[in-house]
Amino acid sequence: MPELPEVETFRKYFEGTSLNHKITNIEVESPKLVKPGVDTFKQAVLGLSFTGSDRIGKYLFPLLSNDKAMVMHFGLTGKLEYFKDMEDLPRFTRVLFYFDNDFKLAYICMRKFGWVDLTDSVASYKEKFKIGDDALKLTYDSFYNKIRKKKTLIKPTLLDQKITAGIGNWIADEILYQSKIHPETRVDSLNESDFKTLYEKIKYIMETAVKHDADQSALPEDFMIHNRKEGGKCHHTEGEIVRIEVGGRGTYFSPQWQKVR
DNA sequence: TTATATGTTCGATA
DNA sequence: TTATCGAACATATA
Repeated sequence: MPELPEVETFRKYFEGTSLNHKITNIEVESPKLVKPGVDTFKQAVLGLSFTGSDRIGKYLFPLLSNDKAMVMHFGLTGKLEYFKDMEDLPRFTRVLFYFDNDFKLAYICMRKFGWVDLTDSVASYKEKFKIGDDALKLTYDSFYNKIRKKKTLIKPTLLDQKITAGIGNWIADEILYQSKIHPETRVDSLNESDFKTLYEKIKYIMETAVKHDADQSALPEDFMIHNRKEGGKCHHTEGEIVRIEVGGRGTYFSPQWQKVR
């Protein structure tokens, strides 16, 4: 589920539910997902409360009342749920935060590719893990300077969180479709006009998806997402959508619309 | 049973 | 040293 637009909806949900309640207990179902180790994590967080949030790309930073921050990544299948009665405990809850108002916040992750961590500050975390600029805040100069010397294929490059943070698999396909660029095009064969188009489509698609709270069905009808399956209809040509594998990820595109060059 | 899934990380290689 | 690539991770669903 979670690319930038989904994580932004998680962030708003988190802010609307989980702030300013003292954290009284933490239960961990999957210790491997708690990066600092369960004991360290509990010791650092118990008794504090969440005071706000930040987000870079797919990374959510719940801010803590000691001015440090938690880090949450949702992998492929993560989400949050705030609830009261334990009979409503969501399936696949991996970490459970108990608040002093009797409500709980569940960190849910079916496929266990997500994790939680701690950091002294959002800025130092971004620096340490070389996370790129958030796609919504990206400037053209920053994008161009990071991508210009790459020799990789464009699709894996768009997915590289060190270049732009927040683009995931379907959005990368959408960006390339709307930019009319074949996913296997080498970055060093793109020209400046292509980079400009890519940058504009990144912004446009992210802003549009966030505006609709990541609800894909609400996206404009010329978005490929609605036909993103083998044999799906291309909005611009008579051709069909085809599935190939690029950089190990399933990749959907329209060969008639996105020609190889 | 096999293929697929909206993601990152690590180790080998060039 | 640095960039790139593919495998690995865990689990459900079609």
